[in-house]
Amino acid sequence: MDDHLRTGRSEGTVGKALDALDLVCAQDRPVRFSELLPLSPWPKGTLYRLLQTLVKQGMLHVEPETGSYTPGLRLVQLAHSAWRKSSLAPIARPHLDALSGKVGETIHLAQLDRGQVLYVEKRNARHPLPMFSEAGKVGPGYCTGVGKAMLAHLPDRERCAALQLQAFHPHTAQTITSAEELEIELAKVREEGIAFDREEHEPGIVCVAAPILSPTGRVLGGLSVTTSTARRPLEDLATLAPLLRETAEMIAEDAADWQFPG
Amino acid sequence: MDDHLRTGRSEGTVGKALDALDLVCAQDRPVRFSELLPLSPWPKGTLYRLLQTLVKQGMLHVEPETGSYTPGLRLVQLAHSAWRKSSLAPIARPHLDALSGKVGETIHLAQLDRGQVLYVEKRNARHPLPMFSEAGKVGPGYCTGVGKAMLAHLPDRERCAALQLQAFHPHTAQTITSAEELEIELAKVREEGIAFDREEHEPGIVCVAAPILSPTGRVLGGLSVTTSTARRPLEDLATLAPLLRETAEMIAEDAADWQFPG
DNA sequence: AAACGTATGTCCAACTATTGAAACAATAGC
DNA sequence: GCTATTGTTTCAATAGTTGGACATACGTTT
Repeated sequence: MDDHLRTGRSEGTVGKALDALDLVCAQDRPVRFSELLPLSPWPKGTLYRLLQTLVKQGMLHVEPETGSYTPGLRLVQLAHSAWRKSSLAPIARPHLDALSGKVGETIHLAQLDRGQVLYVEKRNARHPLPMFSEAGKVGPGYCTGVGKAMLAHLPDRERCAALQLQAFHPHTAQTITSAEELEIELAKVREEGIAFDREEHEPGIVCVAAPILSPTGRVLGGLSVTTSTARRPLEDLATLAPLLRETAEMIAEDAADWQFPG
Repeated sequence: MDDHLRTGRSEGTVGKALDALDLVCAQDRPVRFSELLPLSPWPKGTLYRLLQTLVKQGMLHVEPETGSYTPGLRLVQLAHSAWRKSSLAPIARPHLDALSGKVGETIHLAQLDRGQVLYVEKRNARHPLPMFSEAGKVGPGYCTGVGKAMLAHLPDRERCAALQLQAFHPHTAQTITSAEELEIELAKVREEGIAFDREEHEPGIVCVAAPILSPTGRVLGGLSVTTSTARRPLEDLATLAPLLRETAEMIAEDAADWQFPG
């Protein structure tokens, strides 16, 4: 849970303002100034001004009656643009639907953000109408299927940098807890072209994951099918590997076409 | 088209950085530094540093091979949070589906952002699977149905401020082109509880719109049904008013429950 | 009703980051 | 190989930021 803390003190005013924005957005309800203050690393005056700036800029909104802060509409506007242009979600949607229909298990589409896994799209096992709002969570890279699938295919320099950012917290007995061990695992993942989460993040939860690679070999994202050992043993899940790889490739192709429509 | 220009020069570094972010996001493809420079009000060095800061912060991303800028994943992450918590879209979804089924015309859900209309959700007349990505556009407030519906119910002070921000560009012969005329129109809208767009924005396009008001009377958003005069005369569309108002009320109720789930 | 506490907003001199013209480096084009 | 274009760095002048201390608003207690 405490895996994906932000880098700490950001340099410059812009960095601070964005951290303050993160702080407000990380809360899952409107928050008052006094609630934010102890959560922030800044003195009162500074936080006050930061929030005021963000409000003036439309990135935050204050409920007039309660004085609580929520994300602003300018952010919502940027949201659409960012989601449409920088996430694989809109491209992958039809492929996820198809895959979902075939496997009937929970599916995740993720992208790598500074060593962490950002889930950009999800299909639940049951519900046929999954929504944007279900995605958006961030998870650890070192102990999830998609995380390992993506990390494995990063160029050496970037992979090294990404491994530095891992928390290596032992969530379960299976969790990989050092960069060295992880490198060995990643080599295997690279070789097989598929990654497994063998209850490394949550007990009883397993998954198969494939990387989504651009034609030039760049990591675009990751795709995974998750289930519980109670429902399906890992060996069974492993049989989905070819289908997963195939879907990942189709998404990659569509992504390549997509980049320059003009 | 040139209706919704941002305020111009924003004060402070944060303001500039956010404007730069807007600038990149406004482009509908990855953009190079040299393309952005003429679009920005800043000298080369400044823009360069702003972009670099945003990249370092994860709000922007540079394609390694082309050096083009796109929205970054940190923004995508904030996006989810903002969309889920500050837009009516997730709450309104089921109601829009229901309304869409009943009327079979294009439906818009919008919110007011500094006098402008931000479309946060949309249902097309034909396609049964409308997506998040179709929303996110910004339109003028003074000559759209949702715009007038929302403006009409703003408290005096805010309404005045909002009217100052209107461009009053005469898109068609029907467009209202002054704050005075608009105030008269808004009074009528307030009285009737419904607003019409009588080809004020685009020739041949008409719509009925209802405001979405909180229990305390605050403007939360607007809801509209749009069609073309070729398909349906305005009088016919007007018969949908009760249904629209009803849907708007249901959304408002759900929104009220939503605010504090804890 | 006055005194208190808490939450929020404001001020300003010391301090730092930001600015942008101009010089420099790296590419792409010819 | 030379020139034009695009991208990157530098540095003194400038402008914005900092945060402790002070002020105000509001609800609560004595």
